[in-house]
Amino acid sequence: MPAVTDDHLITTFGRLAEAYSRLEQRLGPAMEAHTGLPHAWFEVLIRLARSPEGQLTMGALAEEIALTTGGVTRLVDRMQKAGYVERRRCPDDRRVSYTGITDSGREILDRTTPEHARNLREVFASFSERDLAALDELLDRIRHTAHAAT
Amino acid sequence: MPAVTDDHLITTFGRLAEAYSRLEQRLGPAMEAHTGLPHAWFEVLIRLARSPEGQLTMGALAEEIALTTGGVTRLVDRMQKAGYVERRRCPDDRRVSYTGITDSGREILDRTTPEHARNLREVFASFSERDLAALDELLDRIRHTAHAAT
DNA sequence: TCGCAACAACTGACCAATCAAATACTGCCG
DNA sequence: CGGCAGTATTTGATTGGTCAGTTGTTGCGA
Repeated sequence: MPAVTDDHLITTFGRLAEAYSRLEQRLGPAMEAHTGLPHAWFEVLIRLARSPEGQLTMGALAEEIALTTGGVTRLVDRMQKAGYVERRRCPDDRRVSYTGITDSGREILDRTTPEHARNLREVFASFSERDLAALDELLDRIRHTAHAAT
Repeated sequence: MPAVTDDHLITTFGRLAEAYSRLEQRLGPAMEAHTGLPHAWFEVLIRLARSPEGQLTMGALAEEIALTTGGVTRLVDRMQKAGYVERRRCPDDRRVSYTGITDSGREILDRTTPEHARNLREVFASFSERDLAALDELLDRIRHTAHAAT
């Protein structure tokens, strides 16, 4: 007679939360100790670096890192003060503001990435290529089905 | 010539973060709308309900839900004020304080769980039993390897 | 072309977490 | 036995986020 609290998916969700925050707890401090870059900032920089022109609108950035636009405004403020990003105006639409990565941003990103990748490889050492591919695929499906919000 | 920013695991980590926060964004508000229970409270209650005597020490609870003990103290304060949990003293060690689920806590948990499970099933509708088993196994491995902190 | 609804970014008020230090207690070692 | 290092929890100060509402801009429909 399983209690209602035994639903398997609830546990799966709990596992997802735990896997994520343990990873964050393990890798975040390491990154910050290494180059002084908070992990959240790294996530912003890598997304900017991967975008055309090295820039993204505030809204798009908010979408990518799963923050509200208000949160992104403040995050970008701080990173701008540190010199890693700059705001660029959009010539076509004066409402939108781009956040672009600066040279200094690319520089610290390049300096941080190898160590971060090394740490990740250490955590995922026991995972085969097949495991990783399966994980990517499953996470991607969650990402998409969960995103189709009302 | 892949840039250093192309490391695959970095993307996987990003996917994990995104999958988690999208799920949270999708399910959290739904739960709160349904019974007024914030998702974080639900996570506390379900863990207490699953523990022997329906209780856990502050430290153990912090460990389970990946918060600092300071954070847990305040979270439990709020939940206690709402009547869902109570503090119980430990007879053997006066430093430790148990958080125990109350009848009111069990009641709202039971009232919240079916809807939450239903929503989860909706998100995971396209996942086969095999998919879910694989996901569980992979997440569990991350959870464990990431946990072995220095 | 004017008016207005929709939209992007930003801001003030607030909230919940963190960090570090304090408090309270335990149990071991000399 | 007495002191002290270690442990569990709480607390004060701070940070980084959300929410709701504002500002400035766009583009569409009458």
